Amino acid sequence: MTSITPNANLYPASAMSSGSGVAASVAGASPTFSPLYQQIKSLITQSLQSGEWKPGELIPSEMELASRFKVSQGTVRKAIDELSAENLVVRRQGKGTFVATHHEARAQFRFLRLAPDEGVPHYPENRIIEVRRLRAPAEVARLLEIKSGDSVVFIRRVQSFSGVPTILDDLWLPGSIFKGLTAERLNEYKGPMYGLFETEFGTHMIRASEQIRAICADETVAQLLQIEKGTPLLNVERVSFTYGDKPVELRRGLYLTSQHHYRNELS
Amino acid sequence: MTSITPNANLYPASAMSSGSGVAASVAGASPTFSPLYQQIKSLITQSLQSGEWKPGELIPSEMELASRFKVSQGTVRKAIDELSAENLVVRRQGKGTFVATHHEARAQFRFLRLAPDEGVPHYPENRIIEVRRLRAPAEVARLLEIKSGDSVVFIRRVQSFSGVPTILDDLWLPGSIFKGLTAERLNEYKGPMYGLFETEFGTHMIRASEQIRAICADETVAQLLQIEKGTPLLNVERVSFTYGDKPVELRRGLYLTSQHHYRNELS
DNA sequence: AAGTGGTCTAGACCACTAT
DNA sequence: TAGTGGTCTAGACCACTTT
Repeated sequence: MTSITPNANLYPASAMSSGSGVAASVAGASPTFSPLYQQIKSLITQSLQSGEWKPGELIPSEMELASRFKVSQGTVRKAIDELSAENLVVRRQGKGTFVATHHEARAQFRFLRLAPDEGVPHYPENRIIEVRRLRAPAEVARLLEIKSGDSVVFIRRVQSFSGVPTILDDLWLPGSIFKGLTAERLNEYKGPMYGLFETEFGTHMIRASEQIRAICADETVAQLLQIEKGTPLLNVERVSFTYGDKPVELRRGLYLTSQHHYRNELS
Repeated sequence: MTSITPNANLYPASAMSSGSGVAASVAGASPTFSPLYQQIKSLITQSLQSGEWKPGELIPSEMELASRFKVSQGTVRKAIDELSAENLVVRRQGKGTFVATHHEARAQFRFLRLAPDEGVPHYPENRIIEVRRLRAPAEVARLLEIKSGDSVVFIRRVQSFSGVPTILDDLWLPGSIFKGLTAERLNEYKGPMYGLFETEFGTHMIRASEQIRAICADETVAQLLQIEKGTPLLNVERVSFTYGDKPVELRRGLYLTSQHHYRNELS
């Protein structure tokens, strides 16, 4: 460990519009080098995380941020470029840059990968089977990075396409975040559940990690999806993350794929 | 249709290092506006497609391309930024920019999404079951964008992890491209099949589109994977594309997911 | 020492949206 | 008309690799 401030050395005052820019002030906190635009990106992310700018809202213009952080517009631009590529913000020419929200057409199918074999994708109907509070089992706690036995909200629901039951979802949510979540509120709400999580609980999902397996429907599942016991199903285990890569949802989906498929682009 | 050259108007000579730049020459061919860096990107892609620079090779430096195309280095840079994000090229600081190749550690798992539930991912062993020439069935022809009845190469293989048969792949390849592909050559070759396709047949895969379903193993499949008939399997249908978004591979993989899972990042 | 990609700045103009 | 993001240029310096 050394006490020098690497960024101040790497990007001397002559290369900056001001001697007391972000690089110098941030460098002290982090002895490992990172480019200016990454530091700006990190600062903007912190503002998103803290709720300074909420989903759907307009963030300050590039010029404004540039002057706030004492860097050039190009540097702010590169930071926002990456945030935009990661779907944290959305740019609109002539209007400004907005915090990404799940209340938008473009976000609807980002986390819904099941598409009909024929016809255009559309959003399924929702039926809540049960909502329960329980103590987190070890495996659930591990994936949500909470303590075993902590309060979690358990949700079971069935999603249908054109009246055909197709998805059986089991969800586990940290009780500390999703206080007061009831079946009534879930049933009242139309549209993607992530929209409700965002608006009602201030928790915006930014990414998710899935593991997919093939299984056969057991008795219980078969009944809920109105299919034969033993029918092959996709078993999709998902962990979703909010700002700061904090896991805030564990979900196990069982997908009936006789009329639908899970779509994926490898690139 | 108008005969004006939009780019020449939008980006007059004063904004360019030369009056006879790319914008002017390309604009005539395409009446719809596109930014300079997109045109540069398209020109570079054409060179990749034509084989001027082959997978693994070094492409000209940014400065060199800038002077060739009569644009600034920053514009070339932005074009290469996108090509890099699309995995068409790979940048290496201090060395240069290289054409992406499947003969590389970082490319190995881009198209192999099956990972062990425990332990680190590794590459499976390969066993070719059969290689055959046949006339393309209608469905195969449609997806490969060739004529029904055209020659296709059919390959069946089994991939094993640590000796355990796990993947049964059926492949259909356009006969016009994959001339002289035999079981011997496939068996001799170690490593990912896309490496062989690239080196031996000059066909580099740049992206793929997959549809995933759950099915049950039938008699034939069960025997090949040494599992019980009726075992649930992932059915992964893939269409792979080379430069110019030309489909050149149709693949149906059956994945045994009792010890493995298909991993996917939603972002 | 020379060459490459990576970062940063400053300034110009274009395209789009709102007022 | 003003303000926003989008494009393009020119020049500087840094980090990394090779000669």
